[in-house]
Amino acid sequence: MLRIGKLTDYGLVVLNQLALAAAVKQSTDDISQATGLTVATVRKVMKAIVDAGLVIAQRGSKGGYRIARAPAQISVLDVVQAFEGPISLTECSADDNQCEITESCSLSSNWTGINDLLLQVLGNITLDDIRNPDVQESLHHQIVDQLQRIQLVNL
Amino acid sequence: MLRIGKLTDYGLVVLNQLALAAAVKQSTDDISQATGLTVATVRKVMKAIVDAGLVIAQRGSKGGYRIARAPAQISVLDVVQAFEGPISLTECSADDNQCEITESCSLSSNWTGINDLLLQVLGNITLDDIRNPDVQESLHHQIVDQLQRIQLVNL
DNA sequence: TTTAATCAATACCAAACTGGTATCGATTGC
DNA sequence: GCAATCGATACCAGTTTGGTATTGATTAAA
Repeated sequence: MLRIGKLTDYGLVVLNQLALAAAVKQSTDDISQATGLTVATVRKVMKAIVDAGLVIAQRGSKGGYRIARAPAQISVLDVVQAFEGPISLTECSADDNQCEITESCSLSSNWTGINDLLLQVLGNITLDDIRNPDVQESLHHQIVDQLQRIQLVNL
Repeated sequence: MLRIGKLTDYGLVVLNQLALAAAVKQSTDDISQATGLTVATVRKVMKAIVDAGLVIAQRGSKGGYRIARAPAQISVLDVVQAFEGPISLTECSADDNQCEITESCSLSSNWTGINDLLLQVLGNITLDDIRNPDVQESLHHQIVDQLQRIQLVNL
């Protein structure tokens, strides 16, 4: 249904939690308690965002996690890609392009364009935007402004 | 991975085929041969777009399908929704909102905003835009123009 | 150096979804 | 009545997803 997975959503929740105390390290247990997610689920979430470089982990006693960059430097696209891999609305626009009906399907390039547009939108919304409720009003304007500046090559 | 199902893609291909000869009725076999899709798959595709009112079916001998509106009156959003139901990126933004961690998850409204933006984008790209390769150049401008006029309530 | 705390890697499972196909019934024109 | 055509449904295998558990590696500190 054109939806993103729950884990991606959890990822955003966790990053939000880490951003609340960017300086201190928070353990899996800390995050679990703060967010209401189970420990096991938190572990799974952490793997994705650590691998993506959005969070820095320290092992061992007194270890924990801390956010790798300022929330304004982390886009929703970063988070989505951390969990769902490279975004491609259709297989046509995926890297390993293998459409069997390509002759009759000259529409793939257009999907690619829509895909690019979506990337631009998600890439221009930062974790900071999404965290702060006060920013919601101006966020709309930000997005529209950004879109004006977009240079879509293949649309 | 935030992707649209193959059936949705097929739907666009089939609608394109129907638009090529908007006046004449085309049977399942006709469409199958023209698109390269199997008859069984075409049947499944037709059900969705007929139910959505995008295509008109006539049963019985000499029956067939014809497109219900001009291609310029059919948006990509229409097609996507015909196959994937109402679009909601997260369960938070779905109608039956039942997020278990709502207290710690104040982000839902923002997902809703992104969701709305996506709806606007897809709703403003028509089948006509996507069919005609010559329009691709101006399509980009169209979208940006449309986005400028968007009034996003909850973003 | 031992220990306890903590992250890392992997594996597992059930449920849901997806793509693809088949079957039988209902309509309609000739 | 018959042949052509759409409609509804059901089925199945493969994949994905959400959720959980297990075992191993690392580190700080006693």
